[in-house]
Amino acid sequence: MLSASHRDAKGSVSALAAADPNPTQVDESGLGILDTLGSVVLLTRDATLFREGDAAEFYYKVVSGAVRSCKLLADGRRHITDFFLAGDFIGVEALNTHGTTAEAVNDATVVRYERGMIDALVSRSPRVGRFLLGRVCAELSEARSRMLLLGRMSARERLASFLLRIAARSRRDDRDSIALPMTRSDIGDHLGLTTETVCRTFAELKSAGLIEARSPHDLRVLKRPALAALAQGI
Amino acid sequence: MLSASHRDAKGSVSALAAADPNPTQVDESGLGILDTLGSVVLLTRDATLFREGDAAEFYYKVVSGAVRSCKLLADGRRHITDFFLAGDFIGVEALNTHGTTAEAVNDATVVRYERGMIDALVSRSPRVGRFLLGRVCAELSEARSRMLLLGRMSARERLASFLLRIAARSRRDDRDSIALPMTRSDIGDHLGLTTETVCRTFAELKSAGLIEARSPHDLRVLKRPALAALAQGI
DNA sequence: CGTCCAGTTGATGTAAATCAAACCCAGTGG
DNA sequence: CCACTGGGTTTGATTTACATCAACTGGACG
Repeated sequence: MLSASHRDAKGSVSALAAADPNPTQVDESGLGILDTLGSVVLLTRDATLFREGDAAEFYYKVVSGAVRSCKLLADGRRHITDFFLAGDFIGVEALNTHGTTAEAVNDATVVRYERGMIDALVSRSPRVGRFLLGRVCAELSEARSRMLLLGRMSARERLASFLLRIAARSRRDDRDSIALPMTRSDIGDHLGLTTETVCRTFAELKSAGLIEARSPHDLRVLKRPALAALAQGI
Repeated sequence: MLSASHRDAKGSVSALAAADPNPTQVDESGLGILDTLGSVVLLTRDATLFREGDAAEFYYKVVSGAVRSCKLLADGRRHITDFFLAGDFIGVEALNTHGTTAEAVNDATVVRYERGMIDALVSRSPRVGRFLLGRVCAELSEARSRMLLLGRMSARERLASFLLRIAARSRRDDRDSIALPMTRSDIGDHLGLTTETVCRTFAELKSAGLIEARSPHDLRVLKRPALAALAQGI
């Protein structure tokens, strides 16, 4: 079912867990135990992790690379509900089946955990349950902000929001440099725009001096306050 | 803080709970106890139940009437994240503060429950926790479908989706009759459209014979399959 | 009987979509 | 080493769905 290689490798999972960018959060939640329970999955670009409607058997956490989750319409129209970067959990919100399809944006590594084990943990520890509930609530809050964005914001505002969000999440030494692993079309499908509009809007932001681009996938924020104002629709 | 009257009235809450349209669901979840813990709040049209950023002190359940939850941009642009009808829970997803503002669409009655009590319940009973988690997950799934709608669907498709969703939720004897308590502007702010576009699109659906209207707030589905096809973007 | 507000319909404007054509690399292979 | 691909990106011309601006309707209510 998985269009990617995976192997059970407790040792290497622990190694990966040690490289987790924010281990404190995990420990706080009492999820440290997880590190001994996961198995590693290697994904190549565009590989499918799971499909909308699949039984939800696993939770996943991104170790490296990026994953997108999307929904499709019959005629191919696509919406990318979210991007997941290193450290993010995927599939926490699934009840019995997944409501979205998850695919690798680029070559990526994820760890997967048996849902059964997690659910057993939840039954015994309300603390773990609260952690999961917290995650889902945070995602819901995000989703609602994105609904406002999709329903009421201009292309410029959408792109500004997106850039700041990605910048905030992908921890880099330089706060103002932004790595964009996804394509223009992915960004468009996330923001409700076309590839062309995304390009043109990037061009506008550049010529307005708000950002600069070393390459299409490596940007820098030049005027953060102005960008933040745009992102809030001011 | 509440711009509405409320009173502690255990007796009348039980009465209201008895009138709950789907009592089985409540009992299943072990939340029957709630009926003895809530207090009734009477809301007049447009009254505010809570504001975005307010500390989340209560959960609410709609008994009669309708409530909308919305997010605002600095310049007044508004998005209505959802409508809540009789039987729906409000505020379950809040962590510490509310992420949206909740207002009455029309004169409405809601019951409110102290969050502290519910949270205590959750700590003792994983079952109640799972019920809440399930609610939030369902809302997240809804939110994602709406993101697809807002990002990728035409006005006609959005309205068709909306009508079918409302029809499915507001239980009426007649499956095909739809009560719309909210204004055209509310609908527009929910679907990312203007009042005028909502009107025009209703007119299109009418002249295509998919729906008919006794009054602006009382519609009937005439061709459900066609409407459903539209709603799925076919 | 006027006032008000939600709803509707019409005329016009515009942001973004669509259609189309380069362009720019990173591979690949002669 | 250079030509050749092919996928992603960018820029240009045109179209369009929806927004905006504006006027009119019709029921509710004092």
